[in-house]
Amino acid sequence: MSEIEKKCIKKGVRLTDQRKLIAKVMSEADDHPDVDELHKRVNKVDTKISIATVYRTVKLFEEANIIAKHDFKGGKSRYEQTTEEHHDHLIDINTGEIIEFVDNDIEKLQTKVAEKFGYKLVDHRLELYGSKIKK
Amino acid sequence: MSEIEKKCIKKGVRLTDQRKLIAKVMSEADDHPDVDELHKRVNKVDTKISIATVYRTVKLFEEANIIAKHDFKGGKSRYEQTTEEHHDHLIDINTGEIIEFVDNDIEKLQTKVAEKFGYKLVDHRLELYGSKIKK
DNA sequence: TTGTTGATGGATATTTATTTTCATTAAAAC
DNA sequence: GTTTTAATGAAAATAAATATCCATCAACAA
Repeated sequence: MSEIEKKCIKKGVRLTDQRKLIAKVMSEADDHPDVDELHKRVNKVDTKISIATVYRTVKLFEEANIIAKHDFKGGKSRYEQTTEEHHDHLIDINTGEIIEFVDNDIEKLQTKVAEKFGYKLVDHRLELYGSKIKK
Repeated sequence: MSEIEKKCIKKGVRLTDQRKLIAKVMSEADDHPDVDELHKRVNKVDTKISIATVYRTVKLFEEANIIAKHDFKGGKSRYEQTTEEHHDHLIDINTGEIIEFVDNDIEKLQTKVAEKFGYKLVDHRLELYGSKIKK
């Protein structure tokens, strides 16, 4: 049983074959697919799953905090399984590939900046866009 | 003559009354209005200016690097006059108000993170979302 | 297993920002 | 000034992602 499927049970989210499959595909993904890509992947296993169901499921999972939605530059929302620890993203501007990273120094500095202006940091978005350095 | 108007002349952008007014309003803005807000402001001076013209002008100015476009969380694009120096944004989640800031330590760390993964940092997006701390 | 509630597929609709059409008008070139 | 070229207003068109309709079907509790 996939990680996401377990979370669904824990949260009382009704499990259908379609949802189980979407859960499985998302659990196995080590990247950040958009809805279209997700639809393609589940269709490789079950061709009957409609894009509408993928949209519905993705929204459902997101509202249950099971997956996270990201709006990077360039259109469509991309998803990943919710992680225990926070992380930010480095996006390859050529391939769209994403590397996750954490930099505690940056994190601390962000809080400090907010405080400096009299704000409590509630959320942030840090995205690095780069291109691969050839060796 | 507004700052933006001067830039238009320098870049050979044709100046009409509408563009001059939009330039003026953007130059005087110390916030980050969206197209709708911009339209409202110019309409206070000239009610005949259409939303289409505002869209066209904003796009024109952006392509000429005269103003900068930001896609913060929550829908519509917001604009500000292009600044010489880079800065990031702290957004008040309650009011939408925006504070600009620069933190050189964060900047440096970002470059270092990218390099660590074999990337050249081309662009980045750092947005802090916070709520005001009451005194 | 059966009934109730909710999910699905497929197509269609919506949303909302942005763009374009077209007839008219104004800017800049001559 | 006259011509040429591009900008404007108003409305309609687009675009693209996402949401919904409805008839059918499946999950799961009793």
